[in-house]
Amino acid sequence: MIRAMSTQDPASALSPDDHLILVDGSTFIFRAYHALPPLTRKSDGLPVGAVAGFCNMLWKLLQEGLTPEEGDEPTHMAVIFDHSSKTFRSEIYPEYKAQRPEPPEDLIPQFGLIREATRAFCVHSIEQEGFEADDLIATYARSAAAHGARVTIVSGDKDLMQLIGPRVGMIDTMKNKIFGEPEVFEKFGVGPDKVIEVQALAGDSVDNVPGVPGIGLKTAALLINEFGDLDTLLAKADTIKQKKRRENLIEFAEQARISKQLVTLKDDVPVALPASALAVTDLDGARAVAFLKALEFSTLTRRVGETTGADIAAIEPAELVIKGWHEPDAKGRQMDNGRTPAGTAAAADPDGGAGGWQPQTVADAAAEAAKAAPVDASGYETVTDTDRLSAWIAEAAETGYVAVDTETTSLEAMQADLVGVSLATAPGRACYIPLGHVDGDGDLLGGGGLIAGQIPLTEALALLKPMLEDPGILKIAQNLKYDWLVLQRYGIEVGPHDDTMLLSYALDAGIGGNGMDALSERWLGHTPIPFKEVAGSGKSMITFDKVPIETAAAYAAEDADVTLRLWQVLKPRLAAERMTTVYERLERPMVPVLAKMEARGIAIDRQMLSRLSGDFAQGMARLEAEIHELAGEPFNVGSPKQLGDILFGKMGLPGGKKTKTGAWSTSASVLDDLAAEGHELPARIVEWRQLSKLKSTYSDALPGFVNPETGRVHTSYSLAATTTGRLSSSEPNLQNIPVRTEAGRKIRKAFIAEKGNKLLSADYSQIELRVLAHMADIEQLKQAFADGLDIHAMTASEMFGVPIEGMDPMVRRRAKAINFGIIYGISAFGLAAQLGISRGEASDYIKTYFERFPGIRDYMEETKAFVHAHGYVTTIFGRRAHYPEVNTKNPNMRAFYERAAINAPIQGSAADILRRAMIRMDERLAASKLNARMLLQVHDELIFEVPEAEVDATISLVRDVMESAAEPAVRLSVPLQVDARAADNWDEAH
DNA sequence: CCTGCCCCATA
DNA sequence: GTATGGGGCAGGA
Repeated sequence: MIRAMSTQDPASALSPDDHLILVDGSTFIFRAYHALPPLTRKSDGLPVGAVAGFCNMLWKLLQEGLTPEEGDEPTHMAVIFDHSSKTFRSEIYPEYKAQRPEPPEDLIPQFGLIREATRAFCVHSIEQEGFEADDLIATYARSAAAHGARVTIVSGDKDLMQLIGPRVGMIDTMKNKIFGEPEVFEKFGVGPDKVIEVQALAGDSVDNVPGVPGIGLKTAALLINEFGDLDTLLAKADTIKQKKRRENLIEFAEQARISKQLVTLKDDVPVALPASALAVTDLDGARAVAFLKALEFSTLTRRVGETTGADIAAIEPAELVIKGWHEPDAKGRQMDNGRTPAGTAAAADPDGGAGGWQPQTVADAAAEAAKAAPVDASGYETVTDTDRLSAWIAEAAETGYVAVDTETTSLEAMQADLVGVSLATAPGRACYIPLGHVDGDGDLLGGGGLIAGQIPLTEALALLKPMLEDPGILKIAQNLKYDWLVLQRYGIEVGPHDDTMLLSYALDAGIGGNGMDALSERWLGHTPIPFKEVAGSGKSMITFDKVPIETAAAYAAEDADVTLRLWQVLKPRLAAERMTTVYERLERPMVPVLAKMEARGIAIDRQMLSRLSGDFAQGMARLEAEIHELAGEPFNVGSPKQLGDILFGKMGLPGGKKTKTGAWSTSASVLDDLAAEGHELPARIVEWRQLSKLKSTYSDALPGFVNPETGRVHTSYSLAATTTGRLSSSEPNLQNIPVRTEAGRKIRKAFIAEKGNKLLSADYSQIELRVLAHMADIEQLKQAFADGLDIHAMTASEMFGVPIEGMDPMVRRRAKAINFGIIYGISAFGLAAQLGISRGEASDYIKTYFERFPGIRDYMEETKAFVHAHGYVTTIFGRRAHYPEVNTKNPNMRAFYERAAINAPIQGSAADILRRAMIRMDERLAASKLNARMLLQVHDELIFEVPEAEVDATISLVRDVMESAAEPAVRLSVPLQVDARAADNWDEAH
C-alpha cells in the first residue's frame, strides 16, 4: 500500500557532511539466529539469541560508530525491516522466494522484540508494506548519495551490493568485513553497476531467481564483460559459439529479463519518513536499560548503565510485548536417575572358566559389556571449585588411568585456546572442568567476559599438570596428538598415554573410520552429541568458549566417557589379535614425535610467494588472452565443461577419454596428446592450468597458513588417515609441494631455513622397490641393489636384453614405468595408459617381466590369495591393512582391491621403516648433542632445520638412523640408501 | 552453504 | 595400476 500523502523527497535535508547508516534488520535477524547457540534463552524459556545479537550490534554501532576512526559516527541512522513477504516481485514472478521455509518457531517471537529493541535504543525502525527492506535501503541510499551525503549499509547481503558506489559503502559487522567496489568485483567479476546483469543471468537459488540454466557466476561475469549488459547479450545471443549456452540464452531470454527485474532494487519507494527525520538522537539510558533488564541481558545492561549513567538497580524491567510465543508447561527433559554407573568392562569377570583369561575372551567380554551399558549423562559433573577438581585428580591416581579430553576454540591445535578439560575414570563417571567460557550472551562482536564460577585457568592447570605428567597414571585420549599439542602450549607435557584412535587404527585400518563418532557407533552402539548441535556448523558456527557451560559439559564429559569405554573395548583386542607391538612401536610413539614437528613448523618466504603469485597471474592473463584468441571467443578457461565444449564441440577435435559422468575428459594427458598432434590451444591450456594450480593451491594459499604467533607454517599430520600406514598432511598439505617443474620448484624455494641454519633433506632412494625385493625375495633385484646399480636400467637390461651402458633413455623409461606398475599392482590397462601404448603391447611387457622375475608374480599371487582368505594383508613389521570388500563379485572392484592389497605391504612397510627412523631420531640427535630439528615428513623424506655448523655431523647421523631403521626388528636383505643434502631452501636441499 | 565432479600437486 | 589433500566450478539444498 502506498500512501499518497507521503511522497516526499526522502533525503531532502541531507548534506555532504551527513553520514547515514542503514541497518539491514531483516537479514541480521536470520543471521544472528543461526550464528548463536539454539539454547540462548531467557529464564522463562523465551528464545532471545537473535535479539541478544542484535542489541549488542546496535549498541556497539551507537558507541563506536562503524570503525574506530574519529569522525565516523553516524548523523542519521535507521534499522530497516521487511514488512511481509508479499511484494511487487511476487506479482512479476509468483515463485520468487516462494520456496522459503517458514521461519523457525523459536525465532518468531523475536521479530517483534527486535523492533522493540530498536526503539528502546532510540533508533528509527522502518518498514513498509509491499516493499522489501532492500528496496527501502536502496531508496534512502540512492537519494542520500545524490545529495552528497555518505551512506553506510550494515549488512552482509549480496543483493545489496548493487548499491555500492563512491558514497555508498557496506559493512558486515558480523564478519567484520567491509565491502567496496573491489570486493564486489571479487564476488561478481564485475563492478557494482553491472551486478544486476550478472545476477539476472546466474540466478539465485536462495531467492528462487531463475536466471539462465547452465550459467553460473563465473560465466555470467564473462558474458557481461564481453557484451556490456543483459539486453545487448540477449539481442546478440545467436552469435554465442557454445551450442548449449546459445540455445539456453535464446530459450530463457524472457526468464533472464524477469530475473533482472527481480534482482533490481527499487530505489524510488515513496517513503513515509524523510531521511532528515532519521537524525540520531541521544540515547535514553533508562529506557534501554529497562528493556535489556526485561530480557535478562546482564552484561549489556551493565554496560549501558555504566555508559549512560542510568541507575540500573532503580529501573524496573520493561513490560515486553511478545507475539508468537507460548511458555511450555513442563520441562521437556527428565533425567533417568537411579541407574548405577556401568562397571568397568575390561575387568568383567571371565565366567570363571579355565580359558576365561584368554586374551580373546577378555576382549569379547569387554566388547559385550560396552554395548550392554548405555552411555548415560546422569553421572557427569561440572567441576567449578578446586576441591572437586582435586577429588577427581585423586580418583584418577587411585584408578591408575583416566580419559582426558580438551575443549578449545579451534580445530587447529597450534592456535587453539583451552576452554575446558573433561575427565572420565569409569564408564558413566565423567566430569567437565570449564576454564575459559566467556559470556556468549549474544555478544557477536567479541568482548564477552569470562563467565563467573569457573576455576581460574592457572589454578586448574597447576592442579592438572602433575596428574597429566604423572608417570604412574595412564592418560587416555581420542586423537591425543591434538590434546598433547594444546596442553604443551600451556606448559604441560602429557606423560604415559593411550590413544583410542590409534588403537582402532592399529587393529582395524581400512575398516570404517577411526573418529570418535564412528567408533562410538561401532563399539558402543551410541551416537555422541554431534559437535554441530553444540556449536552450530558452517558460517554460523560459534567457538566453544561461547557455548553455554551446561551444554558444553554434557558434550565434553560424554566425550571423555566414550573415550574411556572405547579404550576398554579396544585395548584388550591388541593382545588377542597380536597387534600390541604394532601399536606400541609404530603408532603410539608417533604422537609426541609428530606433535613436536607440528609445533616447530617451517619458515616460508612470504615476499617470494607474493611475487610468484604476481608472476603467475601475469602468465595466466597472457595465456588467457591467447587461449580466447585461439578459441575465437572468450570462455572460462577454468571450467572443464566449457573447455570441453570448445575443444570437442566447436573445434571438432577428436575426444579421447570420457569422465565417469560421460563428459569428454580434458585432463592433462588428453590435452598433451592433442598438443602432440600440433594443436596450439590444448598446449596453452596445459600451461594455464599449471600456473593456475601453482597460484591458487600454493603461492596464494600458503601465506594464509602462517601462524601469527610463531611466524611459521604448521601443518597437521594425520596418523590414521590411510589404510597403508602412511601419514597424511593437511592445512596445509606439505606433502605435495611441487618439485617436478621449474615453475613449481620456485614454490619449493620459498621454504627456507631460519638464519644461521640450513634445511636438510634426507630421502630414501627407491625404498619401495627395495622393500619389494626383500619381501618377494628376488635375487637379481637384491643383487642389483647390493651392487648399487641403476635399478631401472638393470630392469630394462634384463627385460629387453640390452646392455646398461649406452642405453636408450626411452627403454629405461619403459622399465621404470613397469617397476612402478609392479608396486601399484600392475594391470595392462594402466601400464598402457602410462606409456601411451596398446593394451596388447603392455600385456607383452608384463609377460616378459614375469618371465624374467617369476618371484614377483609368485609374490603377487600369494598376496591376492592371502587377502581373499583373511581380508587383510600385512607389512614386514606386522601392520595390517584391511580390505573387507575384496571378495566382492564386481570384477572391477575386486581387481581394484587386489591391486591395493598388493601395494599395501610395499607402501606400508616403507612407511613403517620411516616411522621407526622418526621415532628414534630426536633421541639420537640429543645423544650426539646435535641441535637439528625434524620439521617435515614426505613419505620417504625427512626435512630438518640444522645449525650451519652442525650440518655435516647431522647428515651422517640422520643417514645412519634412517638406513638402519628396520633393525633390529627386521634384517632386510637389501641395503637401504639415503641421499641427504643441506641448503638454504627446500628446493636446493632436495 | 554444502556436495559432487574434475583436475592436479606429491610419494 | 597405489596412497593422499585441495582448489575451482556448477548445481541443488
